[in-house]
Amino acid sequence: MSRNFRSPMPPDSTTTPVLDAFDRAILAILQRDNTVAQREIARAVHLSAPAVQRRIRRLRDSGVIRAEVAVLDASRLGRPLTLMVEVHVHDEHPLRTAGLRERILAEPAVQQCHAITGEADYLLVVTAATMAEYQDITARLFGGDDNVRRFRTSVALECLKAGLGVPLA
Amino acid sequence: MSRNFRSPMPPDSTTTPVLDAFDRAILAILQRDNTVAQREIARAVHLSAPAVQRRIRRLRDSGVIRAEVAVLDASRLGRPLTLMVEVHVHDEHPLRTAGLRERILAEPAVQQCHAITGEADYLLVVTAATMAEYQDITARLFGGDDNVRRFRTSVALECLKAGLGVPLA
DNA sequence: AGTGAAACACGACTAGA
DNA sequence: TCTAGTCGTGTTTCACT
Repeated sequence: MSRNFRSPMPPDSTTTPVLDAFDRAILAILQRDNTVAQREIARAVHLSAPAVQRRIRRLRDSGVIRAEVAVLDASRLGRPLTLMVEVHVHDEHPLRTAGLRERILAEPAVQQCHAITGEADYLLVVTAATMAEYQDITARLFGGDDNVRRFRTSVALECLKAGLGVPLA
Repeated sequence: MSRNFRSPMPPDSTTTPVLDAFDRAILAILQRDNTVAQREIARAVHLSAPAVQRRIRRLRDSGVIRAEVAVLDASRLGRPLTLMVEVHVHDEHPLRTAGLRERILAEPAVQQCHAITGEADYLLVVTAATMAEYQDITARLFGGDDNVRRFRTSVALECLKAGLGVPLA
């Protein structure tokens, strides 16, 4: 056959599996509640249970489903504080930020971290039990790093919404 | 001493259930991966399977476990953009912000929203397929609201970390 | 806490598009 | 050839003692 070097498969790196309406319907259910039985999902999306199982498996293996987790109430676990931290660095070069990024990844109190455009370079979401603990965390993260120019903290007064759900129109 | 009008019961409103080390160990597992079988959890925390089951149920019912969900890869689902939005309002009074809050809650593209201290009043995390769609979203959220003074958008260049995990030291 | 019964998930197989 | 459906088995979970 005629294809001797590469496939015509286009869009992205890890082989695009093409999600159809069934997959999306399944994902919509699972990202809301992943405890619902496959049989029930099957009835909801009009498919047989094993078919649903196969699709879920595929979605897991292909990485569309990144994790299946329980979401806990931080304040009920002694961590009532959520802090938003804008970090400014002197030099955004990967080699100069490697240490910072490593510490951020290693710090469990950091829930989220994005490199962003605009004034600040990074935005973190941090949970803490007390302000004193938050100071310890920032000391660990930014303390001895002379590439960190400054960081600005906002305290979350109220959480209106907190999730990772993706719209699946 | 001398405070004779309230009970010594401290932390919060909905009856503090006191989580022991077993509960925390179970939660630590579930917030990492809630597909592990109860039997395996039982072995890991040195408890019987029915005991684990009972504890999980309690944690669910009491709201410590707020949700059990699949986390999806937004970029694999056609939403490669994450935006951070700082919203400034004229008046923070609940009555003046009620509409805004309602629209935020109703908008699936808004993953997270916190009321915060500092310069801005709200910080949102929004996902979008394209910048054009993001503009539509902001139009819906802020468009006709004369209490919204301004909003400042940062585009997420890279996601180093994204989760809702709570440290359970 | 341990045992039982029911439900569920998972694998091999068959059939159809 | 790939994908859905049916059946059978093992495991998990839930209710009961």
